[in-house]
Amino acid sequence: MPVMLRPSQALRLWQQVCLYEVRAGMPDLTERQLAILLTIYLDPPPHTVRGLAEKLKVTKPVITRALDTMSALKLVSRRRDERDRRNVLIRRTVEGALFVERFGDVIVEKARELSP
Amino acid sequence: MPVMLRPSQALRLWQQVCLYEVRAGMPDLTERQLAILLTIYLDPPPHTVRGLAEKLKVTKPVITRALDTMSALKLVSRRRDERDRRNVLIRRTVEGALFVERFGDVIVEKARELSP
DNA sequence: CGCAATCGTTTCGGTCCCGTATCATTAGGC
DNA sequence: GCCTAATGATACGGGACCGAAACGATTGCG
Repeated sequence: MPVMLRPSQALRLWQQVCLYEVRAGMPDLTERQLAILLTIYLDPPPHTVRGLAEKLKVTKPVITRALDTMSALKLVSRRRDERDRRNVLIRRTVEGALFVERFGDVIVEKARELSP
Repeated sequence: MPVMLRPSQALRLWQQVCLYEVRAGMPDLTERQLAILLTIYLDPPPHTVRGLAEKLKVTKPVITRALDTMSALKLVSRRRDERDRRNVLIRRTVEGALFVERFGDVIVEKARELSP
């Protein structure tokens, strides 16, 4: 069952969610960072720098820098793959899970408030 | 008629939209910039730096800088208010309108593709 | 063993953004 | 005319990010 949404509703939803996040003083993530974060939390592991770079069609340094920032925010963590020590496995954190869960609730709430 | 959405659907929608934008090489806007852009295009004018700063609960330089960047991207334009020359009126552009319209269509499309 | 391939990170010069404080310009009360 | 208030922009030091290139570490093939 697809979610039916008119363009005006879609834009209003996006605005209300962004406004809420900004006003709440949440980290000012870029679209790239958000794409990475949500992919880590929604798609099945394992996640690697290379895999994310391919999925987003960006270069590896873009992923590395985004992970640097989000690691400082405790939203994700990195760990060497002991089976192939060239790899770095990107893992979820408790704080990141809470952030994503809360973010989903905000979207749901703002969608519920939409006028027809 | 509110839009019903489960948290998992909401997060998946956000991910798919962000992924699409990143992959398409669209400007990597931050949440703040997106909140400003959508407010300019969805809320009734006039829009001023001070008004946006209050609406977003951020400082004026934050708005000025975001407008600098989005002006360079041709997404918005600035013009002195001739009736009160202290004010700067932030206005829409053709490119910005196309960007917002396209963005709305992307959200609608990704919502339609959502699994139940 | 040696060597090429792969992985993630780092470097480089340059741009953008941050928060705080200050600025120039304009308006309006007196 | 003067002085205060208001507006948006700017200066500052610091941090994050960009793309392109080079880097060290690790693997696995010949």
